[in-house]
Amino acid sequence: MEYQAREIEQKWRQRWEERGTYRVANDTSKPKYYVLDMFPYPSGAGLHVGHPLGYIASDIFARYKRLAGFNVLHPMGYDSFGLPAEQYAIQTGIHPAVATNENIDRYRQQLENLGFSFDWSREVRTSNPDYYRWTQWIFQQLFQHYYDAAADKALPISALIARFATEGNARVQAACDEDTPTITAAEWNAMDERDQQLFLLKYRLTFPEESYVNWCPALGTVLSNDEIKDGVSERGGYPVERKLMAQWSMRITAYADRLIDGLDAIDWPASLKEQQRNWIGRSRGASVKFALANDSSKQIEVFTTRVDTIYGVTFMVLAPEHEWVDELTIDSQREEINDYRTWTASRSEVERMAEAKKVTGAFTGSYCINPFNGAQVPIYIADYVLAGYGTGAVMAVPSGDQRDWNFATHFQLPIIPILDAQQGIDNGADPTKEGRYINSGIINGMTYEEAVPTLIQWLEERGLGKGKVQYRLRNAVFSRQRYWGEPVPAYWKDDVPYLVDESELPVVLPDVDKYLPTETGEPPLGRAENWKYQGKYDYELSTMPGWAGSSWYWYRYMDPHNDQAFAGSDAIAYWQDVDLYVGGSEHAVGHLLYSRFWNHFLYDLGLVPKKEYAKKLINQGMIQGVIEFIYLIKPEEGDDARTFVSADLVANYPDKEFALIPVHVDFVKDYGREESHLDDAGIAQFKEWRPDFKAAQFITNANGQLVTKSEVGKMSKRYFNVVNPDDVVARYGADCFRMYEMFLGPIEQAKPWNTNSISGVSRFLNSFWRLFYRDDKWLVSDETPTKEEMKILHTAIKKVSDDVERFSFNTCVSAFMVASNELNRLNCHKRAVLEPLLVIMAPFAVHATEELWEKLGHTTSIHHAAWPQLDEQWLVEDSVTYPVAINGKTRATVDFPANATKEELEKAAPNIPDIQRHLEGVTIRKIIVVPGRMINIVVG
RNA sequence: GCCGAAGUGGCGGAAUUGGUAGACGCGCUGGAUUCAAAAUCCAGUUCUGGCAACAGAGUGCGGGUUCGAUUCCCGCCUUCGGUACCA
Repeated sequence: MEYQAREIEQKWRQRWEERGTYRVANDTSKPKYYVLDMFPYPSGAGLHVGHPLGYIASDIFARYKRLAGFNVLHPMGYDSFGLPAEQYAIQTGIHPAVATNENIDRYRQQLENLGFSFDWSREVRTSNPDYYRWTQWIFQQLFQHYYDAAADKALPISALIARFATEGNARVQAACDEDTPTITAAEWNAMDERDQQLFLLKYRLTFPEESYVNWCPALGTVLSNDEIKDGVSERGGYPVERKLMAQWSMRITAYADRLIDGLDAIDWPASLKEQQRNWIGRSRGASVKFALANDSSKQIEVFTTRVDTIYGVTFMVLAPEHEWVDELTIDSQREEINDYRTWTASRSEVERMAEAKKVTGAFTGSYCINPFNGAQVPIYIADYVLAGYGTGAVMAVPSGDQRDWNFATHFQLPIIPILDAQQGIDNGADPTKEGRYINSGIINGMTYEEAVPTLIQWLEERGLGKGKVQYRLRNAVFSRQRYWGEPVPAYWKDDVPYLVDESELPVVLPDVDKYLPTETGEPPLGRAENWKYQGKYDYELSTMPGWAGSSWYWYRYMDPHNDQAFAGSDAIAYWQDVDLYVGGSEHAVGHLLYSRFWNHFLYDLGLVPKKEYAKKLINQGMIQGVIEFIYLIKPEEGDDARTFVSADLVANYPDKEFALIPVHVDFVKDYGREESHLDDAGIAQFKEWRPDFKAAQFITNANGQLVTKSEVGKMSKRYFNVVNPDDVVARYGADCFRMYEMFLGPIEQAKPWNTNSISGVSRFLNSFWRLFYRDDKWLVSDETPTKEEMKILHTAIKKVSDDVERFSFNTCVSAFMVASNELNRLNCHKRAVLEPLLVIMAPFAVHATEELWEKLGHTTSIHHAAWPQLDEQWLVEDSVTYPVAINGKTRATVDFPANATKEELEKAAPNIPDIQRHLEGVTIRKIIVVPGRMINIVVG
């Protein structure tokens, strides 16, 4: 009997479901292990072959851990709120929940097709009210807490109120708005309810505020910074503008230090940690106040990371948007300054970035005073200084900063060297910290390490500055003017927000007649006529962003049906945290940062046991597609003729311009390779597919081929290169698909999809099957295996155990192939060898191994078996083949008894005939023996 | 520019602690089976020279450490990913 993938796989998937094979209990004597996949957004396009890569890897690991004796939680769910379903709803009028559920059904079917061991009884959907009830609940906890910097944790807002009432806020060290005034207890107590509430908003961890946001008119909503790529929306590529709006905001900046420091404790990819560090952008430095020359009561504050270079300051630069520019500009400079500001305001983000190298700016005509040496410092404006970072003003040190140097050179400003180790100041800035200071007043002769504290102390004593830590991270805007998201569980009274009572959660998303803003510009929820407490509450109308539901979902899997808490404390105490998290690196500064923030917060509340929720994280690489283009001669105006030219002939048409037309990869012979082309049949298919090119001419090469241009890129509908896993499974079976995706290479690596060598994996599975069956005959015997056969088995056990632990799944597949080939060569069909081999292969070939396991007479699933013990004795050789080298160059290989001592080997090696002839006339210096490895004879 | 990762046959890739470079698979070549094909099986396959035994070269480039380097160190080059006038 040949291996019948389709029937066997279907049979087992059905049985697993009937028998609840992959159900996981919350309490067991076994140690726990939690393997989590980033849950998908169920898009309308379904899965392509790239999506399951991470799921396959995590499934293999989860199954391995299960076999190794762990109680493994390996769940799956859906991040089911999101923009595409809403856009679709706007176009079609179909409720997003309906479209989303259809997409989920399709995803579920596609996932089932691949034989994953998910415990579907624990499935979660973020758009389910039973789920988002708890997203809303966490939001409310954030509202009711503030971040206490002294305690270094979130504390209840009630504690803050108590302090305000007794001592005011002067001694309160807490994360709060920058403009928070200092108040006394008397002032606090004198405030009315409304003013007190407004004041508390400056401290709450989530709060509404008027702020500049990224408004996307085409999408009708605000976007967070990580939802914008290259100045346009990540989804749809629409333009984005800055707009002042009242928005809910999350005080993630309160956790900036903990989010950076927490990275040290977790095993995540270095590049991903680095991205988060850069995104948070912690800079240690100092703020310094420069008094205005003509009004010493006014001071411009700057932030610098190099306060040690302060004696090299020769000018000051403000952002063009800086609020003091008007005031500082003297009459004779006003026209120039205004022209410059008009010009910078008119430039788009894209233009500004493209011309970043160009030096531009204007002089205000005013001066300020360097507090250290009293020098007059001219004040300029320039757009290389950003209004949104620091104070929007910088002290410029041309000898130490290249941008300042460029500016100084352009405007002929002085450049003062400040370190004796600085070199070539005439040709560019030298930002070194080496050497000792010169031209530097109180720090002359000091080193960097001595100078910085000296300067900061000097500043602090005079109230002219202080040591300061500056972050790039901004508070996260949390409102979206959309329909398909979690309603914010708050209402408004006298322009003050209050929480909907906890007992009334969830605030269920109401039905609306249209998914568009109202005529008055309110979000779609403004259309709702059936709010539960309409009339009683003036509901908040915005919804939460996509990242809200995904910021805590791993806890819900632990206890998915709990209606008393987001997860029961027993369940959380048992499962603790995620041991292995698998997903794409594109979430580095979005989901993976926000979820860490929420987790730190939940930790502060004592609700979860670990500061960091995911011990280890692996980024699976993207599987890319091959994009195939053909060359079309760009037609002249009014010319209806269309001509395609084979790619290798394009050079013959130097006077023509070409357009690249993507073609369906199915039409292309040898697609993805150098010789990819359309043959006659392919051209015919293309014509049928694109009737608008039915009458086109095709200029083929001498072989009658229309050569195509291949590129590696995204797998996407618009390039007609999407490969559906269902098609691959239908042809080769799920086991083959799973193993092939692993066999392609390391999971972290991006690689283009090709089916070039899937036949090899398929062949292997068939030959493996033939160890058990041949020509309908069951071959397995109870004979005692030979030593050689046991060695093959235990070599595989060792290799696969080691490799699975280090997530090297491609080499595991190779190890199976080696074992299978060798056993076939030896005609070994012995149960004692095949049974353990079956178990170590079970995480990979999940269906075939289960079938054979049953055929071997087992009544329980192979996926509940025990990982075989490695017995090293079988790996010990009678003899070892040593490479014998002379000066590192191998001259012979010789077998020695495995128990030969180092001395024996040293003595024997020079007397080997093949070695002897190389030793004539030279003297042996020494002989190096690494037992079990090699022998090297060093000659002089 | 800065940060991170990586450069190995015709291709995907292996080599875990410095110890026979190229496992495994694809492709290719030859053979068996077949009327023929598919499928399957066997042998070969880094490059150069040689019928061969064998010799030499070889892990992006140039140096270094070492008996021995894909692996460690120094300096370059290239590719990919991220990020950017962040003071």
